[in-house]
Amino acid sequence: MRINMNTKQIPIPTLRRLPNYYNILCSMLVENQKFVSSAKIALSLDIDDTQVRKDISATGYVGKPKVGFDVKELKEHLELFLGFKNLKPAFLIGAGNLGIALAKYDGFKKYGLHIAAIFDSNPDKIGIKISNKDVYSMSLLPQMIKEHNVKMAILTIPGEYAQDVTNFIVDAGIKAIWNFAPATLKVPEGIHICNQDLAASFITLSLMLEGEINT
Amino acid sequence: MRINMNTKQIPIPTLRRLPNYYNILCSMLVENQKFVSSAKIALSLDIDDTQVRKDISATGYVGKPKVGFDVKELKEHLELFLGFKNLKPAFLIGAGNLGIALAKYDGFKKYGLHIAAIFDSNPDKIGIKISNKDVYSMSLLPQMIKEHNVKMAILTIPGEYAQDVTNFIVDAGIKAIWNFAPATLKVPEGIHICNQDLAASFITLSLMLEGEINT
DNA sequence: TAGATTGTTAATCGATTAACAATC
DNA sequence: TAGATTGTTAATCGATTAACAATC
Repeated sequence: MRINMNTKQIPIPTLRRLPNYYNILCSMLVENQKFVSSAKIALSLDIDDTQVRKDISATGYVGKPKVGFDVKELKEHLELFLGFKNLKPAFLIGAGNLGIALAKYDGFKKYGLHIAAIFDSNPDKIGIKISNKDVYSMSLLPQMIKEHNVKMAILTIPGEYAQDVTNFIVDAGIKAIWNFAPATLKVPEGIHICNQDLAASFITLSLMLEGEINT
Repeated sequence: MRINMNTKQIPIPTLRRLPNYYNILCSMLVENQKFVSSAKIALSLDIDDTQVRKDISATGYVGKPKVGFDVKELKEHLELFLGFKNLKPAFLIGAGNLGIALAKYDGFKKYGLHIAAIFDSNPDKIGIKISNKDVYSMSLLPQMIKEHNVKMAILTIPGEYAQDVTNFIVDAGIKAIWNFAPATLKVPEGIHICNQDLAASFITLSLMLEGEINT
């Protein structure tokens, strides 16, 4: 497997497409296909084939002219590149409906996510188990972050508490927040946030339906 | 309220920011603030103030030089522009954990979303009620789409069924799909899709944490 | 009036797409 | 070999940011 070491930082749009390539490669591997062209990947994702080649090239993988990309090799390369084999323990904060749904869903396991524990401030929730994970009081969070060396939090709480909880968990040592709360969080330099902005998506789709938007 | 009629289509990044402006305006209205500057909105969202002015301008609203934007007027203008007052009935397909979470969540009501009914193929689920909404058999979907004039579907089903279900509901008349399934859907021209790609978000956040990514 | 803030044009930046030589 | 496909440079496109005249 030739790898072209490339220290350039990968653009986020590229990064978000890579899991799609990975999924396609997984299906193709199951179907026992040995090689795949950028054009074929592009076709199944309805994007440009140059983009597929550029994205793959950005991960440092090198294909074979005339032949395409080795399905198994590229799949394994993307696994390494995207760090699926690194276990990423995370705390889920907020055992409401969405939190419970995410706790029960195990589809992210293959990307390395492990929800190590759940936290909530509601005494009725504390002590119960959700999908084999314990629900703890928020007050235990700082201590448990240190014990388990957890850097990531998944925030599934109402928007009105989101900033206060964020301040609390960042003080406690959390470095990355996957935010499902409808709120724009202020965090210090060096803390990473990914907003899962469901409202924006819904509104975008509504306006597309009403014809206000291209595509 | 001066409105500068503008027929240009709005860019999607702009559209996705507008709900953030709306939420800020709502808070400011509660605090009884009369006017707000683009710089102040920009500060709370950590973006550029020119962008705020450009985005607002794209909706056709006109502010007052030296004074800023009228909070109440702009909030109401955005409500109209984003169509929050138009009720958008939608069918939720897939009464799994995520589907149940979305069905129970009423935070999208203010944007006009109304989940009119839930569908599932699992006989154990059919007939139950989730948050006062009935769960129906998928076979009733085509008829009910016609009866209720529903154009939007929320897909919360496993990835492996996503394409088949999509074909089925598109045939039945669905025009817009909010897709939570981990799958890239093929649809005919004119059918709108918004992919809520949770995996891509999680992977992006993971790599940010590992320092592979800027910001 | 002077100062602050808008609205918009121009400049910059970055991502996507086109073109094409390299190559197995 | 001829043809197909890669990898990459150049061109295009679109979004963000800078600059600044208009204005209340």
